[in-house]
Amino acid sequence: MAAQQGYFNQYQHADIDELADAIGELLNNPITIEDVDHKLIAYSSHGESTDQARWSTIMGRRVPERVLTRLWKDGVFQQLWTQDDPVHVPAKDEVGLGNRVAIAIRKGNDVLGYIWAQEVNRPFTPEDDEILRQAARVAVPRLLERQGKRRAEEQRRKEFFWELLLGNDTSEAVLKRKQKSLQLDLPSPFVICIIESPEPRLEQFLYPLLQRDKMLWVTDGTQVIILVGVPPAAASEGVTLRQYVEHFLGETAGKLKERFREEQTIGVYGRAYHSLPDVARSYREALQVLQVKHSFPAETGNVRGYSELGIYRFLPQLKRWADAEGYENERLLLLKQYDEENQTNLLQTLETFLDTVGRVNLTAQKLHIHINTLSYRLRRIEEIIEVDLDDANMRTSLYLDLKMAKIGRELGS
Amino acid sequence: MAAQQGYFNQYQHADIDELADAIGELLNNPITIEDVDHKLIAYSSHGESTDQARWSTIMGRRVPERVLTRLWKDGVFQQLWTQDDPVHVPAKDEVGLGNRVAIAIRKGNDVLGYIWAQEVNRPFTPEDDEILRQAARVAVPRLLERQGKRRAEEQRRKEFFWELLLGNDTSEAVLKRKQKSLQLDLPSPFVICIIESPEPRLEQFLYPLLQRDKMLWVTDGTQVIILVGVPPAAASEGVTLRQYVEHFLGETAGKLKERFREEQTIGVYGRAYHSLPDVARSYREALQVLQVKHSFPAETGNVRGYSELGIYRFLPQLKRWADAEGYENERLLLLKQYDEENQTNLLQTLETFLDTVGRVNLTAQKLHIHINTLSYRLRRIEEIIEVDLDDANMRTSLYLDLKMAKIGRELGS
DNA sequence: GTTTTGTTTGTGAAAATTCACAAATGAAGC
DNA sequence: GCTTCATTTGTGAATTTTCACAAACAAAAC
Repeated sequence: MAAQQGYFNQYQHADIDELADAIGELLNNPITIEDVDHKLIAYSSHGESTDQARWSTIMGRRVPERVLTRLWKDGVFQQLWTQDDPVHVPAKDEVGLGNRVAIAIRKGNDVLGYIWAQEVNRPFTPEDDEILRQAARVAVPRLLERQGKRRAEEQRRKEFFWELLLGNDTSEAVLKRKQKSLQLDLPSPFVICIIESPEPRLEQFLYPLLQRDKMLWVTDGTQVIILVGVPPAAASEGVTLRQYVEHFLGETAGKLKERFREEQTIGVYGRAYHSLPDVARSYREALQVLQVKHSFPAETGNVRGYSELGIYRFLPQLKRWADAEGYENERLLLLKQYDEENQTNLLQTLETFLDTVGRVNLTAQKLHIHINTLSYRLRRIEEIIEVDLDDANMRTSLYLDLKMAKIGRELGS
Repeated sequence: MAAQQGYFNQYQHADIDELADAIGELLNNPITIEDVDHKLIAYSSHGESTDQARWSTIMGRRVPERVLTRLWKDGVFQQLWTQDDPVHVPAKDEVGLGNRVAIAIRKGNDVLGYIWAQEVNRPFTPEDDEILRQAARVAVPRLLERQGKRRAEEQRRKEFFWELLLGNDTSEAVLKRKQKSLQLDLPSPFVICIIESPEPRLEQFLYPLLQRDKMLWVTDGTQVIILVGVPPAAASEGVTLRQYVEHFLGETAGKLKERFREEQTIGVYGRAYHSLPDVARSYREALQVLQVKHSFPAETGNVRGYSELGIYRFLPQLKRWADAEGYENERLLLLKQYDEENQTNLLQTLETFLDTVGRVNLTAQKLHIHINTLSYRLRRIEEIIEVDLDDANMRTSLYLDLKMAKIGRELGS
């Protein structure tokens, strides 16, 4: 063990650039060290030929956006964040990336940065992995020191974000002052987005994505709460906030499913706002969506935004109100009773009809019955419950009472 | 004056039958005296020929139902109740009624009974009217005495009815005992019906109708509150309660309109129930209908029953919730804004479309536009507010939010 | 048993809806 | 001036809806 850890014994107190050179010499390949934001910290100076990606990184003092996007899509960062071992990345010529291996520099669960090695002068050997593991450990104090200030600031930002989310009646002026002192630019419009999952490694999994887009986010265990705006690049292409958020959530959900076979992850978001005090409002809306999706999983299956909730925005409340005054829709009771007494399906027929906004063809298909059967049933329904299905008011209230009745049934079963 | 009042000076303390004979002699025609329920009290004994109606009345000790119905329809009782002078009624052969004249016996605003005279032996003269006027005055003490007990009982019934209406948590057992002691038979099912009118003579006008059907009713000035059940005669013909109540209200509304040119009379009713404690519930429902009809006169124009309220049953409540949390439907705002910026009518188009349950033909007709124009507009609406109008949930919530927005506008203007 | 009743499915024709495509209009922007 | 764009209206064809009428069937009532 002591022998194996010996590669960098003499570099315990060395400069980070010296460490990069030392690794580079041991591997006989070019080395780059980045922090968690992919800003360049150090690089080995001996290497001759470097690929396009490395060149751009050094010149721009940061890994180019398109490279990051590609690596994110391929799940490289997910691997880096969830495993201690080096990750081997095959060449990606499209983004000018040759074969390379990377390892995360971590302290506990936090990732402080990455060490990248390129396969240029000689092929990687299994021994190189151990060298990188040791290098990552040795680099820790250097990165901690370097990032101390940055982390403290991030901490303050997160605290401020929580303050905004909980909306403690702080005046807008005070909030704006704080915002300025933290150099936090609020995208406008923005939404608050919540990703909830029982997966314990959720945060680690999302971390690189959140870091990549420099989003403001916090977590409270099962939920990751994110403030999302349209990045300038997407905005210039005319992408709306709703499209962006939907894409963002689709991306995460897809990734999560493919990695953890996790179906229980739910991404939701509130409405779009512009001002600081509305962060709390958008957050509350997102929470409400989450709650409704738990109560009506089938009905709100592909709903993620508060604006898409429709009647489910107020249905639970309305149901409580109706229950309190003992209201029951007589017509629906009558129809249910008729169904029971005559072994018919008029209630289901009505519901399907209303669900398809009165499209008889569709309704008949869904129910697997002849269209004339449907038209006969609809006539019977109108007769039995004395209702005119061509009356918008009646249709609407039947629809609502039907969906409300389902709440009771779901909770009751 | 003293001279004119002299006809019955000697009969001040006479028996009611003697009074009938005295009038009969003065007019030289047959006389019948009835109480307010049309029960026979007295009749002159000298007349020879009597018509079918009088004969039936005397034999049955009450005016036959079909005669009452006919007189009611012709507005005879309305006249009797609202004027002090005798009312001349032309012969109605269909119900066996010859020419006759009648006057109400009244004490203040209360009608105690009627005096009927038939034109048999000689034609009526103007003097006969004065004789009848005086006779009606003389008859008062006799009817008061006779009806004292009956009135007291009616008073107790009305007090009991108020108790039921206000629903003071009295147990059903106690209520049932009271009901039994008052010999009150509750129709089942029943509804509570309210007729409201600014017309001060409303009660007087309705009195004979209410009396005719022996309904339980009370009044509090502008409102007459009635407990309505289906009379046995109608029930045997298969008339439902709803049909009966609608007919009843239609009848009163029609009569009121024709007599007072009164358009502001509103008749409403709660839902149908069977048990005593539900009287209060049906009453509260009727009151709610009344309130809603004041808030949405246009939308609920031909709605009278609580079951027909549809969404308006809960729309005010929904609106209060929305206001409390500052909710506004973004899509509708967006559409309104678009309309203002481009001088279009998309909001109105959407509302008409939703009002006609998506019947494009009807919508186009209502808006006086070509059907293709409508289809273009609907496509634009879907684009602008990013909504799928084939989605029942979205349609419903747009419909509700539209109608809710109208509340604000109405109250604001 | 027969008859009645409620339900399902079929046929066919008129009316309504949906869709693509094109021409005309008028207002806004160049 | 011209062009562009949103809007309205027209034409025509495929599809859907509506409606009336009738046959088939099973369960309930006689």
